[in-house]
Amino acid sequence: MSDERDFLDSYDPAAYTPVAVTVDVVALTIRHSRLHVLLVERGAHPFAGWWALPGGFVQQESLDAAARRELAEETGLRSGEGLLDRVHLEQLRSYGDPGRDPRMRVVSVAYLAFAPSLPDPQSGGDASGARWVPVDEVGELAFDHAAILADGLDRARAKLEYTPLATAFVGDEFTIGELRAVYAAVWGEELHAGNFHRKVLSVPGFVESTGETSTRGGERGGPKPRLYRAGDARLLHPALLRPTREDGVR
Amino acid sequence: MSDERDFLDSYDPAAYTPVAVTVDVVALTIRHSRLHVLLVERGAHPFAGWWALPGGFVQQESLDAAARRELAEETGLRSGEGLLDRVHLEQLRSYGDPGRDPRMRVVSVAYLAFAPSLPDPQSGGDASGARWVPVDEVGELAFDHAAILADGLDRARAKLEYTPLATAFVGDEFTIGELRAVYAAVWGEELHAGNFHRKVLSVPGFVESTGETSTRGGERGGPKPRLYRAGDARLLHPALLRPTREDGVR
DNA sequence: TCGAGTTCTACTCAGCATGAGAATGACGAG
DNA sequence: CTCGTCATTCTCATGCTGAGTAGAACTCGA
Repeated sequence: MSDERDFLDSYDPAAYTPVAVTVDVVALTIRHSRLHVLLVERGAHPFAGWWALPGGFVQQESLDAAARRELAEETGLRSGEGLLDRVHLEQLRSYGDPGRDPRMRVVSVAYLAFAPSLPDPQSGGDASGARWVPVDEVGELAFDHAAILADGLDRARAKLEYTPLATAFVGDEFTIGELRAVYAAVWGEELHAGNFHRKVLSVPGFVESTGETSTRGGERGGPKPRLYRAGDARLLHPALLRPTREDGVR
Repeated sequence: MSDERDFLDSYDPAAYTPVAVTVDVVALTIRHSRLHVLLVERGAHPFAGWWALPGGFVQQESLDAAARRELAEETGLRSGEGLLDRVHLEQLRSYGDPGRDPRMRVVSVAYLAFAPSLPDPQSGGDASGARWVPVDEVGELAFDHAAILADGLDRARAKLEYTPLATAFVGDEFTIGELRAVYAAVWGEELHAGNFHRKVLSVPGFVESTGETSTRGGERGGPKPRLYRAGDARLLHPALLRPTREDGVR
């Protein structure tokens, strides 16, 4: 946009087609040590009966606000209750190929959300057919949502490397082991416990100690781990790099 | 988008407002060792006489195609001539706050372009008031374009760290010194020549030797440097990290 | 033609970060 | 009480980085 000239050019009736703008959300959480994504079942054409990412049309609000609204509607969570406010939400990218929606030209701004473990989305009224699905059990999705999900997973995996956003998947207070489980679930591989522990504590601002200790050891034994809170860093420096990422990402 | 239910919801006349979708391009290049951005002078309201990022309405084409078309129009370059095809183009992010354009609701998908040194944009017909401006001499811009430019610069600076995209700023064959000048221009600081040299040659797939040598030494002396081409890596591993980025990016 | 200043390339060396493995001790379940 | 699990700390070898140095090649102006 920007230029009135272009603005007028686009009024050429042959070139101008109505466009709709929507947001779609790739909402990720971790349940039972597995990465899950929030999906909704479509009730109407096109793709009736298919699973899709939650989303909807942008109203008179910012794009960020639209994404948060959709997330709230589909999870049944309400803002102000605390849980929804702890969800990290960031823009992923936009998708606008002609024909990606058979009804009309639709440009979708996709968002990526990291949520702590949330209840099943049954309570809310609008969240009829919403469900958390393990990402490795997601089948075909409506529209180009499979590609959007893939992009979201790529972004999520990359962001864990150089940001402290793994803390967005756990509660307010957490143990190093819980944090390591987040990395394991998102990256799909175990990390060396000792090295992870050293790294997390050595990166400035990643976590800060609460001084407290968990009231109980792990399910299967082990000492009572110490508790930490998210620190004030927004970037990890040095980054916490993925191990097996074969060097030849050519 | 995605849900017919939402689709119908949005037809609520109170909630529905027409939306326009545009692309804006943050096109960067390096001239005389300084980072430049392509700007156009607006001729009409709003912001008549202001400088702005090149951009325009999306037509019946993909978002990527729209961005490349706008770039071609404003630079006066034509596809197929070679130069335009060497430009790296990627989506930056989308901007859609209500009120960012006083005329109507406009959602803009911003793109980031890395171009080798290009001629001044005079030739093309549409590129009336287009100009390459050193990024540190850019004043106020129309709309929210200053914020878009800032985001683009952030992204560009970050991408040089972990991708070989610095090669998109130089010619097909280049010297390590030219590549180092790209980093210096984008990051705004000099790099240790010896360490840079060692690093570039040690990262697999960053550059490959042509076996040739430049026909001439530098302007101010020095031996004839060897020539290289871009390698086949898409990510640098390990990354080439910025030096002075103060550790406390909190 | 010569000398000064520049640049490319290669080395050295110390310090930091990492991967791997192991040791210690606390704790839960049966 | 015993066994297996897990948190936390260490050690050690290796790799990468920043900084400094050095030799040789080359341009330009005197």
